[in-house]
Amino acid sequence: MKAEGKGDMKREHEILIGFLKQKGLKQTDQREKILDIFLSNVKHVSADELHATIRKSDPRIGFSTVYRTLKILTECGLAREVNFGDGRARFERALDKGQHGHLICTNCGKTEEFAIATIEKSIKQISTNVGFRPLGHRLEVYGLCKRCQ
Amino acid sequence: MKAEGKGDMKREHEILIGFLKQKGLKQTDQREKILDIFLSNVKHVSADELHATIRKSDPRIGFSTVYRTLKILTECGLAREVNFGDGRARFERALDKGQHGHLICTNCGKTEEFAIATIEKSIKQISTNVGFRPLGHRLEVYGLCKRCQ
DNA sequence: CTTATCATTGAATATGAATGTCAATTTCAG
DNA sequence: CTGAAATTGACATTCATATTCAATGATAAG
Repeated sequence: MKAEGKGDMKREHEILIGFLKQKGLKQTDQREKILDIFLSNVKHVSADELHATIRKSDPRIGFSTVYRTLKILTECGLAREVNFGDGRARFERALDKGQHGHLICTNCGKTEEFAIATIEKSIKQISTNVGFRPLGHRLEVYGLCKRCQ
Repeated sequence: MKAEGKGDMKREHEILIGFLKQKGLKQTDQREKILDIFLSNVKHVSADELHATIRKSDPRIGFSTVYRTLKILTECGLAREVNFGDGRARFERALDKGQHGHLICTNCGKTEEFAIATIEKSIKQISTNVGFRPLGHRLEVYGLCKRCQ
């Protein structure tokens, strides 16, 4: 389970700490640990799944804390919420990850990411045309992956 | 509350009836009535909201029936499920409506639609490149509408 | 260091949408 | 008509999400 960019994880921690300070919130071991494990996870995790993983290294961390911390991470731009139509929120790393869409196989559930530089441009243009200021977007494509066709 | 395309609503009914027959399901007054009211509704409705509206003209129709019928309408291509991040599924008319994205104001909740012909083209191309067969997609842009900026 | 203050934690509980159950009813083919 | 099979609607269940609260922990001021 190799973590991508693990050598640079300090930066994420600084962002979290800065955010907490700025908001008058407190820096706790739990929050740091949750961020660590979230970052070392490659897949899109739900709060539940992340909690299960964290339990293995520290069984004393409760679900609520994981749940609440994921919200904080989303607020400070370290995580991004995505939705694959399976009825639960999933979170993916947001920092240093270009905007992208998801290809979701409705048969086997496999997901794949794809870059959307051009699409993003269109979105900006269209939005500006109608006076809307876009702050984020979600593009999910449902269909059949190569194997399931 | 003017319904768009009300004069042509027979076509939708034929589609529903055809679908039911083909699947060995039965044609009922409730299903027809739910389709009628769904079509005459301009906004994106949740199952709950649609049920509330229907109750006014026929209080004997239950929530379960509305809920299940919305699923049927989605299956036969008359409705499309959309998600505005408010934690409940919403449904919009699908027939005779080109694919489009949604601009969702995160402040006031107002939603606006926009055409995505170009974006759709990109999606098809990208998908084909990786061997994925796209069957549908959802594009939601979050931001601030003109008034909320 | 000590203390006072206020946020955090985690277990339990509440909420609310989505879905399942089932007896009574309705549809529809024969 | 009649019987088999689907539908209905009230209710119950499930499940993710959100909240509550007493105990604990973090932080700033003295």
